Amino acid sequence: MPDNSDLTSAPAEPSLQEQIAAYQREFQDLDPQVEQVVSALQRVNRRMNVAYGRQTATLGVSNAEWEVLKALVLSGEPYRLGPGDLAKRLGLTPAAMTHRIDRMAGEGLVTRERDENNRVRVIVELTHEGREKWLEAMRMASVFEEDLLQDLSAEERGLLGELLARVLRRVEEDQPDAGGRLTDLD
Amino acid sequence: MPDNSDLTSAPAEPSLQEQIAAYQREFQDLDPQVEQVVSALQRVNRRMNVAYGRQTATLGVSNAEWEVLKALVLSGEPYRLGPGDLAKRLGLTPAAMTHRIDRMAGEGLVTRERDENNRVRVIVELTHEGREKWLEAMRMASVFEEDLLQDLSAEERGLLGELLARVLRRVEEDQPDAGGRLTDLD
DNA sequence: CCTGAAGACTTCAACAGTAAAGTTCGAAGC
DNA sequence: GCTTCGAACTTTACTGTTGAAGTCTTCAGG
Repeated sequence: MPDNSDLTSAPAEPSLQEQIAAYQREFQDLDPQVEQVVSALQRVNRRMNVAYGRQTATLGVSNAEWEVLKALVLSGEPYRLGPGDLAKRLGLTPAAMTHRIDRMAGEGLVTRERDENNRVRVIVELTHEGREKWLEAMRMASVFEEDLLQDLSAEERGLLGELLARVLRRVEEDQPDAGGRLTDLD
Repeated sequence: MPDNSDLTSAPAEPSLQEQIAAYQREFQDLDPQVEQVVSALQRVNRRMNVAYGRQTATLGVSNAEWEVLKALVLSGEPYRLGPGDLAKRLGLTPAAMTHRIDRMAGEGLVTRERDENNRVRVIVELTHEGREKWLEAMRMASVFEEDLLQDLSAEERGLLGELLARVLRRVEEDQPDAGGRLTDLD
């Protein structure tokens, strides 16, 4: 008669409040206000990434590919960047960019050609199809993002954006080098 | 005479304001307030992950391993969870957990044993060394987190935490299943 | 010119993650 | 009590990323 009454019982994800309480229990020197900001930030970001992944998947574009499209579009006309730049902006190694561009060029989302003025350089350029894919993804993302903030008034949204921008300014001037790999993390 | 005056000139990372302006330029149907919240959130989160990675690396613990330690500690005494639970909490597949636990058991951070009451189950338990590593990492992380919010008053911190918690509540009840892989993304 | 140094990308080997198939044990029915 | 089903973990094959080494081009001197 298997009993396992308490060792195998509570699997579910803890709520934010439970998580903060657990931190307090296990590590006393912790400001609960700070921890609430950090934990909530991480959890919201994680949910966003999951949602983006589901949406882009319906377009036949991976999340990784969407990132490349985004960087190219945001660079503005003529939607060209080098592999090195792209790698820096996405926070991954040049080697990884080489392979990503291979795939995306094969799918017709970008083109890759050598710069004729400087044959060491390579130019990655967004195709029309790539731009269309990005626009479709953005349409879906903007709906999701609007929904995300639905419980906040316009004033609260502005306040939240301003507070986050101030935090960002702090951390960006503390360690100005954007570089640094990141693998996962919630 | 190589010229390349404008094609190879501007590589640097755009600022938050520049990024939002680029979004407006490329995609008109976008609420700049919403986009500021989303973009700032993503960028802060990314910087945090890079910072955590650097800190844990100095302890000889990878970011991925730190995540496992965190889940075990927050589960409370006796610091035991199954691979399946861990996988769910960290948002990765059971197969990945098997390998992570292999490594971490080899390093003495956790132990792995079969549950004698139900031999299908496996119990992963934090070792004393694992708990010490987590505490060291937390000491460093709490200093960083405190610094992150240094420009905000206590009142502003509370407000930020509350607004984020409300956003989190919204997204968690919208899609209640925490599951969902995530690979990278900024 | 020719050589050396530096830059930009690519290639290679090792490693971490996913998806799907495989294994083992426990529980329910006949 | 034998069989079947399902749960929990592991194994296998493959994809994607890293870090280091390699290639090719440009630039600066001798």
